[in-house]
Amino acid sequence: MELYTPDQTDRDILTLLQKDARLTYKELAAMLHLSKSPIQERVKRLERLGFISSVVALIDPNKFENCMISYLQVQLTNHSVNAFRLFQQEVSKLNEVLECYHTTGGFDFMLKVVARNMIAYNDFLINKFGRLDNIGTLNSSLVITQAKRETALPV
Amino acid sequence: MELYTPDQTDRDILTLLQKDARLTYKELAAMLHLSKSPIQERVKRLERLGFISSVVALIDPNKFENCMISYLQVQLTNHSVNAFRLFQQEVSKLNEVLECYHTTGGFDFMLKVVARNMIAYNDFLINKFGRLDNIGTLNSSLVITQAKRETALPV
DNA sequence: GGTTTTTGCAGAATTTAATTCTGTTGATGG
DNA sequence: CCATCAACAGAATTAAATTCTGCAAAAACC
Repeated sequence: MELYTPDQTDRDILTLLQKDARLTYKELAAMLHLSKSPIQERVKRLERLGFISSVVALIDPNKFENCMISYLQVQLTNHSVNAFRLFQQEVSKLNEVLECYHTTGGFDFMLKVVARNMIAYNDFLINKFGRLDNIGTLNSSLVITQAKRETALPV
Repeated sequence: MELYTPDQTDRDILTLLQKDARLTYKELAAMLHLSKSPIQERVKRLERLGFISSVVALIDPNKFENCMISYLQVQLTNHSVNAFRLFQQEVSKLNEVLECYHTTGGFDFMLKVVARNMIAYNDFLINKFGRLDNIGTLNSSLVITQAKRETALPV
């Protein structure tokens, strides 16, 4: 179904739009030495084919008090295929979980979790996450500061 | 300097724009039962004051082969203030590093790293990251699959 | 090899959204 | 009680997105 391979121009567009999605076609065209038409066609194609999954506003968490981030590493007790799938399903329903990765290493999953404060985080761990089946070892790494925030993938 | 506290309408706007930054003022206005003017004024203010830090296109990494993600936990050997600052400075210059968090827990930092493949990742670890001063213990968690990807903070 | 089709590009015309401007209301403060 | 400011609404203007037409080069076909 998916047989389109972005060329260099497409990848240049993606690189620019990852930094600033409010660049106009005119601006993109000027930067890439093309006219508006091919730029728009390429952007629309990249959207239609799912290379661009969405356009979002990034919020600065530091502007809001009551916002803490934690990376939570999780080891399951049962490692069957079904157990893995069920865990991912259930954890995806939790609003506090921003990201969920199945990883190699000492733990099975790495979760990015957001909470208002430590009390809310504790409540999440005990009363929401803790109620899931199949949870073994946990390891929380609370974010103190963030030195870099880069959404752009090198495409 | 920063004495503005977003009200509920502002936070509603942020919630919506975090999901889809291409909503027009007209659409936002309809959703929030206002006219275009106050919506635009609020959005512009949220941008000006830094609550909205940027608007970006999100790319689906799965559409590209040759893209692996790793979470790299780092323990420093020297924990002085200057050593911390220097590490964050230097690591922020590395293109492979998407995010860098100073965290609590067994390690000092958690880095999100992107590479084309295992060879490139190894090259990054040995020849780029490994050349930094003050590196103690390392622990790589390679991302196998991603179950959830949520950019929106609950504001 | 010549013809047709497709693809990428350019530019103009149209539609739509963003921006700017003007005015109103209601709350705040001297 | 009047002046000031903030939030809102709506109209006018400007700018961008979209759509349409056409051209030229590459690819596919006979």
